[in-house]
Amino acid sequence: MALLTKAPRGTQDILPKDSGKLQFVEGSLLDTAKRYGFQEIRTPVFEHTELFLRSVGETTDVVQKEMYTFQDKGNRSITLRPEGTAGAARAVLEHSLHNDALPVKVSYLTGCYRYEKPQAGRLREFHQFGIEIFGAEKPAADAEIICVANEALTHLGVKNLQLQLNSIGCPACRAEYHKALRAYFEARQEDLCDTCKGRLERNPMRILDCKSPVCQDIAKDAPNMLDYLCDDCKEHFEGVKGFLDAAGLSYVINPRIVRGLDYYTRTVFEFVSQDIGSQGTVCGGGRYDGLMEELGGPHLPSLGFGMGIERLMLVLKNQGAELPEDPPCNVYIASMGDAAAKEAFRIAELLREEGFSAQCDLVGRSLKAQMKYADKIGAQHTMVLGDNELAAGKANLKDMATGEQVEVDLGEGLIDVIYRTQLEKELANISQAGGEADIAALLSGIQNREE
RNA sequence: GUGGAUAUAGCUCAGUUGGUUAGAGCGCCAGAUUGUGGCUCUGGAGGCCGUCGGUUCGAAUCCGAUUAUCCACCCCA
Repeated sequence: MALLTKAPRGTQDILPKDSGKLQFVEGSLLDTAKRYGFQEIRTPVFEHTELFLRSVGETTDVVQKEMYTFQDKGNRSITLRPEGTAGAARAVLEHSLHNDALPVKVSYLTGCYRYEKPQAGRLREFHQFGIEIFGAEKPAADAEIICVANEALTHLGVKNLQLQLNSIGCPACRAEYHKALRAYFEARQEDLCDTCKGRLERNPMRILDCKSPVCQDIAKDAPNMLDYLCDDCKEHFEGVKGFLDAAGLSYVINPRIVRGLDYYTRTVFEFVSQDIGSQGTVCGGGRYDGLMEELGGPHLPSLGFGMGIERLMLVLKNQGAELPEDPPCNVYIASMGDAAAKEAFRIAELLREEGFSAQCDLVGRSLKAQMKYADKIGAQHTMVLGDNELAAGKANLKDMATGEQVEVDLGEGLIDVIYRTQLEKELANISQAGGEADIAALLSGIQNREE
């Protein structure tokens, strides 16, 4: 294994055997967002560094120690995006999308980059699915964001997720809270762990989140943010809960969730899994009412979430979720001899034009080896072409699962026979899975095809 | 950035107190009357034993460093 080099630390290759599942998941996520009225936005992988300094916050860990920042040849400071919200917000402002009908609802699916030490569910290049609503102040928007995340996850069959909800208030009431919190912890400063001693000055709310048993014990009786919310924030939070109740979503109020990105205000939430190790947050998000102004835009209360694709795939895998496999080869056409090889090539092309996946021999294998290969790639049907078939103009179409063969004409009618057998197979599969809606979809697809 | 574990074939792993050409299963390729896959049998390809250095007559094995992976802290998705 004297390879020149390997994939950089904290990155992953998606291999062909897995890409089908990933495509299915990604398609499902974007489709769910679409049903809620979100349209995809694509923004650059890299941005001017100041965008993230301003939005994510200069004192956050993400900015201070995790960004991929470099000078480009024009001496600009460039950063690979560590998260999705900032770029989307910048693009909305730059193109004045907020001058159209509000709210602006966008979705995205992109790679994000953070220089972290990799572990289970944490990579240096990872992918986020996210949605944002720009220009919506009411609690219904918070609830809708949470519902999109919930629906996206349940639609994929993810189980055992807990929705944790909190409000971290507006800058005004949070300042009050910080004061109270600092006073509480300062009285017990001696007993705190070393990292928390540092947090006391920078961000005392983080102490609430500390895993150290001593700090947890001290934090148990610390003041609660929810008791310090101003009247507006309190009313807003009650409103959000009211909408979630109306939608029948269950949630746990967790006053300890404190997001590590500075732009959050009021509602924050996480969907947490117990099934993927210590990095259990599959989806996290909240409201950021001050961000658009911070970026030089108008006052535009907004909110959104990010969902880690790799973590999501990990949950699905660990829960043994069944995702649709890659569509296998519909027909493999084996051949013997040069003339038959050309005929197989011709028929394969014909089938592909008709929308089937078809393959034929490319490496000059024996018939037996071609059959073996067809089996291995999961071909549903095979045809064997030799001198006899060419002479007769007919060949057998073999069903690889049952071994049954039907004679087909190599000229007229070939496509029809293959189409019919293929259709029967799909119908059988679907009725086994009990998907009646899918049968309806398939039947309507047939009608379109026939027209 | 801190800590723990690990590193032998494409994959999962053996490898004795240091001793000659480094093994298995699976996978891959080919064959078992020159026209048909799955089962079985036979053969074959494929390893600088993560990398570099040290100890030794001799290192996959012992020591050191380094890199990578996994797990946890931190942080986050």
